[in-house]
Amino acid sequence: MTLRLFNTLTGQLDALVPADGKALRMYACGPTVYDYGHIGNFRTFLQIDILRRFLHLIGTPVFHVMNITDVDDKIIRNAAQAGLPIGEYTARYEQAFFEDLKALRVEIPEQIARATEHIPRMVELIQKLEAAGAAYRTGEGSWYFRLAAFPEYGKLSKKDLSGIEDGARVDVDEYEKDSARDFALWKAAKPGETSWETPIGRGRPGWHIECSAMAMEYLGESFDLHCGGEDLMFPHHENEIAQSETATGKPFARHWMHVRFLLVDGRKMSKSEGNFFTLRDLLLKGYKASAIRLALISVPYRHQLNFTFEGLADATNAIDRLRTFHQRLTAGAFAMGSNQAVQDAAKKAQTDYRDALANDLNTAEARAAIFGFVREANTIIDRGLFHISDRDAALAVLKDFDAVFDVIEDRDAEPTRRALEWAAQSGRQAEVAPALLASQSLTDEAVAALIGERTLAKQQRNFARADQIRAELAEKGVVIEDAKDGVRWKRK
RNA sequence: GGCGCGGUACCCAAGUGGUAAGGGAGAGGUCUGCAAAACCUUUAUGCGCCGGUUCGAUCCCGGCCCGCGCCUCCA
Repeated sequence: MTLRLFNTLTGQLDALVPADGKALRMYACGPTVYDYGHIGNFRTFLQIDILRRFLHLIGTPVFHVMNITDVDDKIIRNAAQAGLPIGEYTARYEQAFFEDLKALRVEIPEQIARATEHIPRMVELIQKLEAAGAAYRTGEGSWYFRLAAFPEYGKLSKKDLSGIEDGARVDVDEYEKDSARDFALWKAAKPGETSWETPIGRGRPGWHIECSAMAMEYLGESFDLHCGGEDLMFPHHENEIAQSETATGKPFARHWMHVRFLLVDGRKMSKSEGNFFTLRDLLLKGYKASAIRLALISVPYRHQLNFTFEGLADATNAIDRLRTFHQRLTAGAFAMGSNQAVQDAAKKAQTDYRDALANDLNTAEARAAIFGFVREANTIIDRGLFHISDRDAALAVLKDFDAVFDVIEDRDAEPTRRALEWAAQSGRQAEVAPALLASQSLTDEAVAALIGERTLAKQQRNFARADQIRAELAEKGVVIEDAKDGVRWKRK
């Protein structure tokens, strides 16, 4: 099975297969670590996670490189405001970023590449460009890429810049450039700013050069796939292509994937709109990490996702449905044998599921295949026609689902606990939802004890007491269900 | 202005030239001490509007309306 993925470069679905026949070599633009990640950032990283997990599901090994931009204008500005060296400043947010990825169950790429650790490679690349006549140095020591040196410029974003006159619609830069569209490769040192002494002068890298240098360092001059948010298509990726292909004379990435931005309540998320949320904001409101994950991956990556709290609640309930089904499978006692109807339905669900994902990562359709199976299986269980071997088949379906979606296995307690710890450390207790605090007040052991007491009360037909305990638990966010095979409970 | 995307039931959201997946929510029912869960029934003769092509269009073409994104180192 091969994944057919939309390729921005060709404008069509192309088969995504490793050029070397072994591992798929991919580069993903990572975060600029100057603040906590927001849900928009994570939608992109989650969709890339879906991609790599699906590749693994169909047996394609992946070598995935992600950069960390740990030096740029915003970082320099914010670190100065915080009175910290940029290394200390970025380390804090880089750590937070990885904690957040872990909470969202995003797999960590095989290779993490920090810009500040690859300065020599960037310098070499700039020197190469200079030798090719595509880079020039300005009076105060900055370096620019000469756009005129790359006639194919615009091929990714389908922009025709030939008609754009210098100076029109382009910010006035503090540095003099030959042409307004020429972009910075290297920025001359300014007093008080972090800089590196190098053969091309003292300064710091421009933004685009780090990705070219690091992608080539770990993946070679040509590689399979480059991904990022849609905003990066232009100018970032366009510039990467220009400088990389000019330097090597070879195609850079063969395949480009861009994840669309999400909207919040129908508008672009922004701090000034008041609809800006970090992952931590949501965890402190009491939403589970798994629900956030599901909400952010259920709409296919090429479609705008409108993020709402209602959607988050929907996702929470959808996960409950899957988890209840899973519990039902594992806890239930089934007779020996198998039911052909279940076996067939399971096979079909798995096929439909994989086909949907293979078709440009259609997560919505893939999800539907799984949920459709869940209902079929539940119906058969209700009729008492579900057998031991059917359980294996059903669990295999859920396993495939979780190999990519990863929301059924409940590992939500840890991210929530960490978020609460973080809130306490950073003085944000006021942001913690009261219901979340209440639900934290009962340990698993305390819940078990109360459930034991309730079971006893029920046996004595003391339903008043039993209901009282149930209400007490409900207040603390614990929901119980009396099933045939025992009491199930979960935290809301 | 240039480039691009989208408008499908109460909400979210797939999809196909042949008659509308899935999730959530609501209502009724089965089951249950009661709940919950699960299941069943139910909620678009209809897929923004108007034309056209076609035996037939939500899906193709044209126009219009509305929303959104990029064109500013914001994922």
